[in-house]
Amino acid sequence: MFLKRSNTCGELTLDDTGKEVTLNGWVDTRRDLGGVIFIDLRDRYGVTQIVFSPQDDKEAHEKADQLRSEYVIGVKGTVKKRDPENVNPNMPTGNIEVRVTELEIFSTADTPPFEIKDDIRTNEDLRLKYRYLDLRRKVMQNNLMLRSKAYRTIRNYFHKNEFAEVETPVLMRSTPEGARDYLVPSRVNPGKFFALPQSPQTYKQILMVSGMDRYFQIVKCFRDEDLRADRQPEFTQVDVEMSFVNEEDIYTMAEDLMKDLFKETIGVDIKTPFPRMTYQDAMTNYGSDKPDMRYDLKFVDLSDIVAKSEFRVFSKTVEKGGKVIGFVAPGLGSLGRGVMDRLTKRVQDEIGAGGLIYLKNNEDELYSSVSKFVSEEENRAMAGKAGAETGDLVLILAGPEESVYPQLGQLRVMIAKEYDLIDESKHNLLWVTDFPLLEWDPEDGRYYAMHHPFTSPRTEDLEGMEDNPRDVKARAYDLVLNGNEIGGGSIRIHNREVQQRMFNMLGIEEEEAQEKFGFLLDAFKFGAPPHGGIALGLDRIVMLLTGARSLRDVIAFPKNQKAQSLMDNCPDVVDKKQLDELHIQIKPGVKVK
RNA sequence: GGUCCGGUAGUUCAGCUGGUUAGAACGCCUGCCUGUCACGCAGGAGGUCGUGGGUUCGAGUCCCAUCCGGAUCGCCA
Repeated sequence: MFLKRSNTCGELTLDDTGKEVTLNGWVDTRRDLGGVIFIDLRDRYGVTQIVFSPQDDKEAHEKADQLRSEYVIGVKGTVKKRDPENVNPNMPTGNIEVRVTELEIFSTADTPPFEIKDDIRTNEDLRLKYRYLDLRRKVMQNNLMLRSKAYRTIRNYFHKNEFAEVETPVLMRSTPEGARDYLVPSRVNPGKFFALPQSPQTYKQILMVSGMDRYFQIVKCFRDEDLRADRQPEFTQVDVEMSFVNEEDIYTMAEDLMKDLFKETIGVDIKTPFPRMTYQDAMTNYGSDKPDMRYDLKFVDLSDIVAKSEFRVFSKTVEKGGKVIGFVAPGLGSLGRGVMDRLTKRVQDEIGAGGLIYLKNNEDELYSSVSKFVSEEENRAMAGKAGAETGDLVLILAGPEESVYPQLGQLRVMIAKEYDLIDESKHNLLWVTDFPLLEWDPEDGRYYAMHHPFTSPRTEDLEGMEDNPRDVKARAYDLVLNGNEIGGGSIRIHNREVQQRMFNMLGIEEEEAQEKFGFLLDAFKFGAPPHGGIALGLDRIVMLLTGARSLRDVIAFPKNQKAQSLMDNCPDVVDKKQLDELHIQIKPGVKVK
């Protein structure tokens, strides 16, 4: 029998003084003073100092000489109150220590490729390859624990509100609209493929037709698209669908859930209901469909002022129906030429705007980066309309509406981050509503559903919506937290005729619709309740709650930017036999690296 | 697929306008040390400067190619 623990490394206090205890854990740090050896013993629950001294046990003290970082050990000993001068106020267990009388080494350990401490800045590849070591770090354990609490809070919330937790298939049919699917070949159905769900969208709608009334699931979803710090090929959604509801019901439900989540995980009380903003307002005022409202930097339309300007960039833009827009960066009027030149370059390189125009409204003068071309009068009018006060900087972009708003939106975020205009203590939740139903894709020459093809148009837009597809608004909504989209949903179409009209507008023929979504259309024939729902991005929410910089820091075993798992080295090639069984052949000429 | 940034010791980094034996910190190893908690002190090991080519008397440094990583745009209903 091994030295099995009586306590964890995080729980002993002065109340335990004098008790004989056994602890198990990893050697965190070792301080060998020759005559006495101190070890910080670590497990998930905390760190406890254990002491090896010849006075307590000569044999244990001698054996402790072998101990090195990350050895896994068991120790038996007595809890001792520390002398006042030896108390460590930085440790929860800093008032006590365990004087060891018996030591058992369960495992020795190679020197880790990186130090297991919280503030490492190790190359992420290495961390991912040795993920088990990375996950030993306190911050990572805290992240996973917070995530675990989030699961519990979510389940509690839904169960207490009579939602049914239902598992939907991971092997499903490939859906043509939307992101690329991960495909899974079927051995017993030669030449045929399953897809991994991008979301259980169709299943949850069918559950509504089944009369399940309220459904939720914490579910993995998969998208085969390029990755980002806030995007993983497999990610977790909190998927919800409700029958006989309208938008208000969904808002209230999600708000109450978020309230519980913030309270239970980080102890923060958030205010409900969340403010709402239409998509239109979000775009024209902040250049984003997920504006970060922890800071203002609201846009001002300056087009009318410079419509007749000598400066052709301005006048031409307005003439062609574009916009000249800007925002005031408070207090940044003193930025030097070099800084502004670098900013201009970043605007061109990173944001892709043609150039950046700026006004510095300083006490002695109004400096304009285009004073050669733009009259002083126009500059003054622009600064005035923008509301620039003394010491402020006005940043201006010109271009076609569809690009200049998002570009200025990116600049807005860039400026806020660069110059610390963000109050990190705030948690800003916001509903963005009234999304357009459709999006024109010039490449494919057709409309795509902005949300998905099952999203209901607004009732007031239904009549004659085919005549002005661009103006039709959807009953769709996004939930935004600090400038991050953490959820999105809609009231769905539950009427076959409306669904068919939707497919028509997307250029999907009846036959094609039947082939691809027939099961759902058929289901609607047999009595479908009005229904709607939302999907929340759990990874992103946990990332924001923990303050982690990357999704990878809140997922136990994430993929890197190439969608590979470095620890178990996948994806990888498979045996020819496996491929044969699946009736699959790698195309000649494909380079397998 | 495009653009930008990076690759030097186990790790994080420094290394100037090209110049002798490529450095620091942490980690690691050895020894000393009975109250440390970033223990301390003394000593030591550890490098194909991502790879290939070029320019040069001489390349970590300049040029070209290539590989790898990250950020970002496209993409992500």
